[in-house]
Amino acid sequence: MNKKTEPTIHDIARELNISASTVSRALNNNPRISQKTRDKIKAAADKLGYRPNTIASNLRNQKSNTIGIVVPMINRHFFSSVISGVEDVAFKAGYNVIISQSNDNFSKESTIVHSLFSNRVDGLIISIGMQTQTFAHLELFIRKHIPLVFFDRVVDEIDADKIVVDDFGGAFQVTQHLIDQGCRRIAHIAGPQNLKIYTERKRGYQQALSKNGLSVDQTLILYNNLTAEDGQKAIRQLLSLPNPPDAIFCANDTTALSVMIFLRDKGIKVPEDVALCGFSNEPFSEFVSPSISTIKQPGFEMGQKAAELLIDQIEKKGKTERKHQTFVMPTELIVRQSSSRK
Amino acid sequence: MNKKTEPTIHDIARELNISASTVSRALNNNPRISQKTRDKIKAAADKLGYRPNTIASNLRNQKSNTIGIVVPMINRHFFSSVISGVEDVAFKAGYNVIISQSNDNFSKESTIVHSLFSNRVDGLIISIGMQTQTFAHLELFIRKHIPLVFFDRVVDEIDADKIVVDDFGGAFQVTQHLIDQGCRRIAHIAGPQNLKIYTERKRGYQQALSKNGLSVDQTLILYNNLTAEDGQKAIRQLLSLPNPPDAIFCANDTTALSVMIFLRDKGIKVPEDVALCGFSNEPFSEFVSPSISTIKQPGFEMGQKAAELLIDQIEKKGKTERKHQTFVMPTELIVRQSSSRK
DNA sequence: AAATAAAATGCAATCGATTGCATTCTTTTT
DNA sequence: AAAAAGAATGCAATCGATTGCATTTTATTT
Repeated sequence: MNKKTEPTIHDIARELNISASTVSRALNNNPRISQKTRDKIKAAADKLGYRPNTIASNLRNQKSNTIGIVVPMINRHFFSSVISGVEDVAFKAGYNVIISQSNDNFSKESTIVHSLFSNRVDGLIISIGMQTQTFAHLELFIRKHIPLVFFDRVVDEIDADKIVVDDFGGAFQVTQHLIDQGCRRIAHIAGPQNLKIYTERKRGYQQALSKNGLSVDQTLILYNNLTAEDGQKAIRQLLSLPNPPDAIFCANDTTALSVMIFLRDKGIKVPEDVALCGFSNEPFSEFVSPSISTIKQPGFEMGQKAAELLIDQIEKKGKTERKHQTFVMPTELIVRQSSSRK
Repeated sequence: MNKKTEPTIHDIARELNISASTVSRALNNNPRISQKTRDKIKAAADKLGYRPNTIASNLRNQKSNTIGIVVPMINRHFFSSVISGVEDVAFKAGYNVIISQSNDNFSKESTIVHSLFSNRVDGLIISIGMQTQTFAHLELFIRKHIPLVFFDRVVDEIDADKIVVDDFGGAFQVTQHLIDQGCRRIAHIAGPQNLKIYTERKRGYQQALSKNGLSVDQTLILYNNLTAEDGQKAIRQLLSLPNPPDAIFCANDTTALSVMIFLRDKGIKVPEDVALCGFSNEPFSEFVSPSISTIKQPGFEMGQKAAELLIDQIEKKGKTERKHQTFVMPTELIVRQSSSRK
């Protein structure tokens, strides 16, 4: 029998022959309780090893002081950076963070979101999975007026705060940079076009070409899921063209890396024969040789911003129902060896 | 006025003119309630958009179905892999995961641990921070018989389940491998010796040398915090020795990388002039050139194992108070270019 | 010292789900 | 048809903290 239950405010009350209400107020520094009593109560609380039961408090207050975050994969640099940023802000504001990963599986995502609702999280931060095409699970939050913030992979159909990076601008910059380096036939390995981030990146690429008077050659745009294998297949195909490209802009770093390795193995010089850029600034892109030019996405800062927005909504709830906004985080072009021809 | 409160079992009860107890039992598939009534109740629950309030349930059941995990930094590949593994197992078992990062700050770690206790987590998984030297915050969990599992950076002084990698074995293997490649003066860049993982790695290194009849030269062992800068400083010092090493075993990959870059810039050939190995198998180690030989630590699997152990303890609680164990996860030597001389 | 004002504390309901025990309703037995 | 057995459901307390309102205690005024 080791499970004597935890001390509660009632135990403290009994110890001091006072009421539980007084104990509760004292521990919350309610001025209605005299300083003397407060001190006495706090001393007794310490003595008994009292720790407030947050669950009871949450139930009574209809607030969990918890925010949920759902990402496709915890174990990916960009996402873990975002989570880290969220935790940073949440901790300082007194919130717990429950994490879950959808593994890009719609059914798991839906289960998670419902479970978080049942846990009465005060708000939710989410980047949706690749498969996610319907949004009933998220509309639940909207309907119940529970703050919701999307980041990175956002949902156009739902009106909520959103935090995205400037995919268009980043892609434009990268492409312009390749053009500035003298490249004229620039290929693009693009991601799935049901995700906005990838359509935006493609759009930026195309616009940069047009603006510089270069034509957009559809045979130079390949679509896939941006895995390492996809990269290999794509580069093979590009090299087999009658008129192969002199530069490749990959929609992520993983693909850029696999392309780079393929070229290296084939003895094709990067950047002299083919210049190369990625997107996301994965940690490895700095260290490979040649190092890969890419676009830096401020993951940690996005997480911070998402948490700030969310907590702001939570704490202003009901007061000013402010308009939902979309925040575009700036991207930064990082020029490295893989695209430096001059 | 948008905050009509969520429907509860009482609302369902009222709707159907039955008691809340029956509703509760029906929703939990208690056989005491007839199938007919159960169906009726579930239909009504759906109709009202009822979602159980986990907080209320947790309070009553004295169980939160939540486990806490504390790591120094979420945003590090090894740790995010562990977290991912924990989430994977926890989700399947119906547990939520609250994450926090200590930032290697003792005071934050202590606050977090207390807060998790107040949230009545059913168990805690933790890798302690570098600064952590006292353990009162953790003894709280022991004293209250709340399951606790350490991983990676464990605390010898506390009796609990622990999951570590075979640091000794991994280091031994790496060193043996370097010897097999013909290296004879093998240096070691070692980490802070208050952390067991680093003393073990050093021990493995030394033992391998001894076993092969090589002497342990203390001038070839340098101690620091294993940052990239530390690596630079260390390699400079090693190269300035009258009799510099022909191989370097770094206690982590970050250091190995910075050493490698330094050597590359100096035109010193890896592995021909100096062979190099790291530890941890950070994602970049595969892609750099030359790629870095290292020891793979199964982060995801460690997380899974930690969660399994913890949940096992939680659910067996009170029944068989089983002995605490330390699990040593196998490491794997990954031989890459940086150490392949033959 | 009585009357009034002000300060301190207590009572009891509440948050929503669960459960031991009691009660009601059905079915079976004689 | 009455009695006994079995099935289905309900009552009310519980988990621990909070809070509007009521009550008690103390301080102030006349």
